[in-house]
Amino acid sequence: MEGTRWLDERQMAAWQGFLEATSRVSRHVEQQLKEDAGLSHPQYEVLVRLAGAPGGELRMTDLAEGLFSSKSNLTYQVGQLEKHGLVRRRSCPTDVRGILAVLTEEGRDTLRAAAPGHVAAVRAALIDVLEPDETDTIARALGRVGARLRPPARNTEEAEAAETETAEAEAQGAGSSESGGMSTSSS
Amino acid sequence: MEGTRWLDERQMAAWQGFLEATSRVSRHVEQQLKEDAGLSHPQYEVLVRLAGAPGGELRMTDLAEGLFSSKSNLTYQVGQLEKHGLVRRRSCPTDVRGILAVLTEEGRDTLRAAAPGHVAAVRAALIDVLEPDETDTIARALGRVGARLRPPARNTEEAEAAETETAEAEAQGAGSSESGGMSTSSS
DNA sequence: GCAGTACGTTTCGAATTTGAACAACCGGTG
DNA sequence: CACCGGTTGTTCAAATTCGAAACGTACTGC
Repeated sequence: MEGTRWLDERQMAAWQGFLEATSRVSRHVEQQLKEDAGLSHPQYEVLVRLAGAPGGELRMTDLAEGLFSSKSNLTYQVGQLEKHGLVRRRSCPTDVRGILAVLTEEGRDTLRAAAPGHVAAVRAALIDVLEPDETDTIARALGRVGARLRPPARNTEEAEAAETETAEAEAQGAGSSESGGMSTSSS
Repeated sequence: MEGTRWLDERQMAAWQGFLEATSRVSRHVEQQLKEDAGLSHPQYEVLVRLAGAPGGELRMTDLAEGLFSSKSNLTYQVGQLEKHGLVRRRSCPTDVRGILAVLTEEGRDTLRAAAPGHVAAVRAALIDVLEPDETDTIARALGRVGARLRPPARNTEEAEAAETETAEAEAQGAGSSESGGMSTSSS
């Protein structure tokens, strides 16, 4: 079949730009985090999510959701964090199978110390390079792209209502306004 | 120092969207490629670059440039490709130190066979989800982001002229219009 | 020519990532 | 109570990744 719809020049540029930006930004951020705080990016994300959870603890499964890696990887990451004393494991009281990952004091401190440098790196690599309207477009467009590839997600009630417009991309960044969430709270 | 400039809501959404899109798109494309053609994405990129080069051969170093991975990784990837007979190594006639990676006939066939599915995956995951103006914005903005983080690049003469505006992002996508470059040439 | 430095590529060891297989456990059914 | 499908978290081996060190070779000045 000759019917393949190839990419035109603009689409090609978008794909290439996406690929390169992806690779370089990720590397930049990861490196800063490693050098400055001894954390990998996945590990940092785990800390952020724990810090944003009530009591600083979360079940492995809940932690895995929205954390873009496999289950076994999460086990590994939490294991590493535990080895460094930033996280502790506790069995879940209501479900013997469940394990709660708990943020330790040291973990909270580490996150607090790491956050400013991380935000600076994110700004330097991405945010401060974008014009305000570009920022909005990227948030909207890439939010849609990500949401569309999200695993089917067991229907938590009427999940049909909100389609692909916006709305969904927001449940993502919310909930972390304390230590490492990098939200607005400067002066 | 209290002076950390945190991210406001829109910037946060952009960063989160970027992260999620990055992760999911990359996984989607990689999986399609692996299942459909038995190639990893880096390997596919190597093939594309070789196919776009005169004679289907390129020096390792030239191959490494713009291929967003470390040198040692490139050695590994080419090694894998060679093991499968898609690429052959040949020592460079003008510089004994240099090694040329040469695309074999089988490699060319494999690429030709893999390209349509790959383009389809890229479309499904990213391109077809974007409005035309979003596509342009992303190409421009992310192109700038990527270019800015590009390693200093040894000054190839007057490399000062073109700053960070546009211009640079274009030398990236060009040069691959044959087999797997997915450029416009349908009917 | 000959030291000294820069370049091109690979090798090495360690860290990370993944998918598949596993063991224990929930909830509901008969 | 024993069974069954689905969940939860871990373990295992294999593949991939990286950075640093190792090598052999090219250029440079003397």
